[in-house]
Parts: sequence; C-alpha cells; structure tokens
Amino acid sequence: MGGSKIRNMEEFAGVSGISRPTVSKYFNDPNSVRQSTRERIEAAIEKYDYRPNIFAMNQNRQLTKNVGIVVPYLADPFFAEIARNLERRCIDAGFSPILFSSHGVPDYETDVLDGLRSLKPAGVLLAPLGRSSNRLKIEEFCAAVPTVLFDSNIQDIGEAFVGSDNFSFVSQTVDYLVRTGEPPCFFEMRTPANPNANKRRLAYLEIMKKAGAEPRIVKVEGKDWNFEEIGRQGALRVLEAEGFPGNTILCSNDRLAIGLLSACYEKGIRIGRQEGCDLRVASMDDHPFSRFTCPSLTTAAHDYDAVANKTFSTLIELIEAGGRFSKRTETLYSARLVLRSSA
Amino acid sequence: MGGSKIRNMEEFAGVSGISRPTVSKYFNDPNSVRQSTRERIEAAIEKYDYRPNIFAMNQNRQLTKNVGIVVPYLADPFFAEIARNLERRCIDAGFSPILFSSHGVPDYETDVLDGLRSLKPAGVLLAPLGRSSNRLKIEEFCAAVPTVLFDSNIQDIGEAFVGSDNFSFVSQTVDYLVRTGEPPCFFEMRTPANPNANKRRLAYLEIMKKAGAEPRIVKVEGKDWNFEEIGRQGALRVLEAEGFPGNTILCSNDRLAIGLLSACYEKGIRIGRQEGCDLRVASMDDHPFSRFTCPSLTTAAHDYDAVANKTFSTLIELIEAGGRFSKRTETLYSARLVLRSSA
DNA sequence: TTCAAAAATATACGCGCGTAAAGTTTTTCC
DNA sequence: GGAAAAACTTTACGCGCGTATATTTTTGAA
Repeated sequence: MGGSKIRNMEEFAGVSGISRPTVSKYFNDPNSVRQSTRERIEAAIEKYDYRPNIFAMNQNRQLTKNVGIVVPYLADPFFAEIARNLERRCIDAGFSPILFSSHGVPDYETDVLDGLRSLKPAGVLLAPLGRSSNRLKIEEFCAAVPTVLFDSNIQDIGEAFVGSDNFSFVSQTVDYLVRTGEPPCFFEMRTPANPNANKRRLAYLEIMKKAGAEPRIVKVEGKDWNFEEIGRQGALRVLEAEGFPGNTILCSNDRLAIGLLSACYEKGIRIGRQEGCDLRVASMDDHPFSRFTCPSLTTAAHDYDAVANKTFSTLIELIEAGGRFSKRTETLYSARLVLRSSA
Repeated sequence: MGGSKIRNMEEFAGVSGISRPTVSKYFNDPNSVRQSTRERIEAAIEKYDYRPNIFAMNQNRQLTKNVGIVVPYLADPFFAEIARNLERRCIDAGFSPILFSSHGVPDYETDVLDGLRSLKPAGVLLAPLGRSSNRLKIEEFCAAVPTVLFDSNIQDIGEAFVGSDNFSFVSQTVDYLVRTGEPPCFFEMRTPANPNANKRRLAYLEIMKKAGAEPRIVKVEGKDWNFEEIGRQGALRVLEAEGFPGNTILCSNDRLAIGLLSACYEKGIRIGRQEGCDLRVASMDDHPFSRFTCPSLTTAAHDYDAVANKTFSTLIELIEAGGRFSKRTETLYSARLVLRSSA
C-alpha cells in the first residue's frame, strides 16, 4: 500500500532516506550505487510505487534510453515477428523500444525518422523501405543518430548492417531444385521495392550460369506492398497466356509465392514434387504463413534469431562505443533450406 | 538553409520576432494566435527548422498529445491493419500515436499499460487480450487514463467500447450456409483467449436453434496465439479420428480456418461449394490472407473502416470531454458476408 | 476618430530532474 | 588500526518550456 503521494524525486529521496543525487544516480544505473543503498531504494520503490518522471529525465540527459525500431511494413508478419523479437531484447536490456512502421510509403519513412530525432534515441534499428527510400534523408538521419540497418542494406549508410545472405538463399533453393528436377524459372516483380530482390535475381542468373542451365525470368507488374495480390494477378496472367517456362518456379519471396499458389489452385494446377503434379514451386523467406499454404511451401528460411541477435548486439556495441564505429561492418547470415510439399 | 543553431524557444522567439509566450501558445494550438502571427511563426519554423523540445513540453503539460494504441498481437495482420489505420488518424489529427503490442502475453499487457501511464497520454485505444487479461490492472489503468476499448470488450471497463457485432457475423454466415446446403458445425478452440469467440459460440447455438437445426461444436486443443497451427493440428486430429459431423464447417475465425484448410489439403479433402467437393468451410473476420487461401475463404468481414473511424472519433470526443463520459457506450458494427470459393 | 475587446509582450516562477563541486561518512584492504 | 578509496550528502545551478500576471499594442466596429 502506502499512498503513492510521492510527487517527485525529492520527496522520494526523503522517504527512502537517501539523498536525491544518489537516487538519481541509481535510476541512471542501478549498479552505480552500493548494494545496500540499492536495496534501500528498491524497497522504497516497492513501498511507494515511485517512478521518476520520464520527461524530466530525458530533458536533461544528452541521451535517452529510447531505442527506435523502424520497419518498412508492419502488416507483413515477417517484419512483425522481427520487430517483436527486437522489442523484447530492448526491454530486457533496459531500453524503451518505440516501434514504427513506414507502411510502405517513403514519405512516411522520412516522417518517422524526423519524429524519432526529437525523441533523442540512444540508437535506432532501421529496416529501410529500400529502393524507394529517400536516401538523402536517411543519410542525414544516420549521421545524427547512431543507427544499425537491418534486412535491407543501403550502401555506406548507417554504422553497420545486419541481414541475410541473398546469394545463399538462391543457391540453396536452386541447387535443390536442379538436383531433384528441372532448373527453375525465376518469378519476381518487375520493379521490386526491396534491394534484396535485385540481389536475388543476380544470384539466380549467376547460379544458373554455373549450373549450365538457361535462366528464365518471369516478371510481373505491380507496385506497393501487397505482394500476394501482385503474385496472384501476375500468375493468373501468365497462366492464361503463355504459361510458365518449364515445370519449376522459384519465387523471389514467399508473399509472391502465396499469391502464385492461390492462382494455381484457382486454375486447377497441381503443385508439388510427387507424381502427377504440374508444377514445383519454391520460394524464399520462410514467411510465418508459408507452412499453411496449399501445398505447404518449400522455402529458404532466414536465421531470424541470429539476425535479431546480431542486430541488437551491434546496436549495443554502437551505443557503448559512443555512437560511431571506426569502420562500417556488414554481417550476413545464410539461409536454411526448409523442405515442405510444394517442391 | 539557415543554420539550425536555434537551441530553444527563447532563441526561436528572438529570430522570429515574436515573444516566447506567444510562440509557446502557438505550439499548443496554432489556431490560438492571430493569423498574421501564425504565418510569421510558420515562416520562421520553415527557415530555421525549429521544433520545441518534446520532453520539456510534456513535462509541464498536464496532458500530452500522445495517444497510446495497444493491440493484443501485432504479428496478426488483422491487428496490424487496424493499428495502421488508427495510427494514421492520430497523426492527421495532430496527435503522436505510440504503438504497443501485448504479444499475446497478459504480463506484457500490464507492462505496456504501466509504461504508458508515464507517457501521460491524452488518451489510449486499447484492444485487450481478453479473457487472460488482468482485469484489475486494466481497470486501474482505465480509471487513470481516458481509454476507449476496441475489438474485445471488457464489461464496464473503459469509457466506451467499439467493436463488431459477433451475432451478425454468425447469423450471416450460418444463414447463408443453411440456405445453400447443410447447417454447419462450429469449429473453435476449447479455451479461446478472446471473448468474441465465446459470443460467437453462443450466437451459433441460438441461431441454429432458431433454424431448427442440431448444433454441433468441434473443439480443438491449444493455447497461445498461433491459431493457424492450432487449427491445423486440431483439424488433422479430427480428420484422422471421427471426421467432421456433416459436410459444412463454420470456423470461429479465419486464422483457425487457414489452419483447417491446410490440414484438409494435406488430407486430400476437397473444399468448396461446387460439385465433387467434400466439405464447405466458412469463417469470420476477413483476415487479410483469407483471399489467398486454397480455396479462397468465404467469410464475414469486419467493417474495418467504420470500427477504426468510430474508435478514433470516440477517443477525440472523450479527450474533449475531459477524459470522462457520463455514460459508457458500446458501439457494434455488423458484418458483411464475403462470398468466395470455400463455401 | 474613439474605445473596448483581443492579442501580444515583458516579466517571473515553477516543473522534475541531471549534474557539478565540495565536504562528510563509510568501506576496503594492507 | 590507519590510510586511501569509494560512496554518499549538501548545496546549487541549469535545462527548455508551461503558464500566470500585469502591461502594452493592435484590431475592428461604433
């Protein structure tokens, strides 16, 4: 109980029998005070349910304990999962994560970064929109705020980048498909928003060349971030026209594949690697829903955990290093092939 | 250009030729100053890129411009969509939305609310976890912070509730199914986390009774929020045992249905209303992915837009009314039947 | 032109806390 | 037990802005 009539740190220091500067020190770092002092303070916190005024705290600290997490599209469960992971790590490390989504719109992205600056964050974890991002604005932002990029790289921007190795995604899926049947054609958007998509196409071309197979790319129209619909419409158009070249398709990402599978189902085309199937479909990302597609999707999985771990630990290092690294690092994690029923 | 060397409102007032109290007044409400003054200030803002220190502002204001948005599970695209909608409305109305997810964990939910209190939000939009929520903590919170509940109601808590009319979801789907074939059995989790699920079951029982049909409920095991997996495992178990009673299934929500469809596909069971199909499956929510399932899912859609609109406008009214309504209101929106291929 | 209302100004204080400096007490360790 | 080191206390100032009061200027209609 104890009426929570404590109005400020002064009063709290009074009732806890500790001086205010020491209490202040405690709240900035509980380990910076003597163990016995810490216990007394924590007993008083418990008793009076006191918490320092977060606004007054942050006003005078040059750096807050805020950490911004910015993802390009939160309605994509892939980013929702990553964000959740990062959020938790921040909390466990004593930071206050603040989650933002660019909602797929470049202007929102710069708005978010603008707003983030006034929160004086200790650091920011940023997954940029990619190609459509306002490079200049992001560069300005990263120059002002310690930032670790993830998922989607922008050359020379941010103090570090952590992501997945697109080449390994493509090589593992293509190798598997070639080993077990026809080499795949590559199904993608004509103007992908994300730089990873371009890297995957290039990897596809290179790997097919090495395998001595003819690369064939099927491009579909569509902007925005509703990839499933784009994949579905695109696949319908292909199926109603010339059809796919060959019987094996590698999709640039799972969301496109989800749309493609839906189109194939509608057209009565059987997907899978068993006898009697018309097409094999594989993809990349291991989207949370890819195990529930019909058939379940053979795909290459991100090492979610490693990426989240490294992204976060890099930010911590960055913060402890005072916000700058002497050298920009890029860390890439390999894919893990997930065999399901579609290929 | 103009060096952004402006350090505080004092300096900004100097260069803009307006007194600081007036500038302060402007930032609290741009319409509270004379038009000509407003223009001079805004010209100076443009020129010097000045923004008031958000922490210093909020320290002295009894109420901030912050609005908390709390959803139970952000990795569910349904909530991601709603959150996006609400976020935008807040921004357009001049508020700063802060997005939180409870990640399906009751303790996180109370943590989020705890953290939210110290942000002194003008108001909060809260979609509670439901049954597993710590009712007492939420009650305390709502007593301290003007809160509008949405999606999931908790009796007598919060100043208002806005959601969907579960009865209409069930009546529309059941009516349709009865009209076009066998009455459905009801597929749900044994211990649903969400109160809407219970309302839907009760509605199902009532409506079946009215229709003079025998209600049959198929319950599956599973906790947590990975409904797709629960639906899939549950459906597999049912299919491998006694099978479903009858040839028509109404799922309690789309995510369960997605899992069920995946299980049926795996078992080679044909879903749809055409000749030659084994089962009809309908569901509720119009989840963003339900148009991409195989077959696409016949479902009852929330009036997303109306719910978001009303939720937000109710909060604005609440804030303008000083944080309290004389009477708690509940607003429910009817479902819209979405006919696709699964039933 | 006149004059009351509206708006802006000058001045001043307070918010809750960070933080620095100097002095005092406690702890640590040989 | 004594010294240095570590931790704490006292005192004091400043951060950037909200806001209250009294005063002056501007506005707009009589």
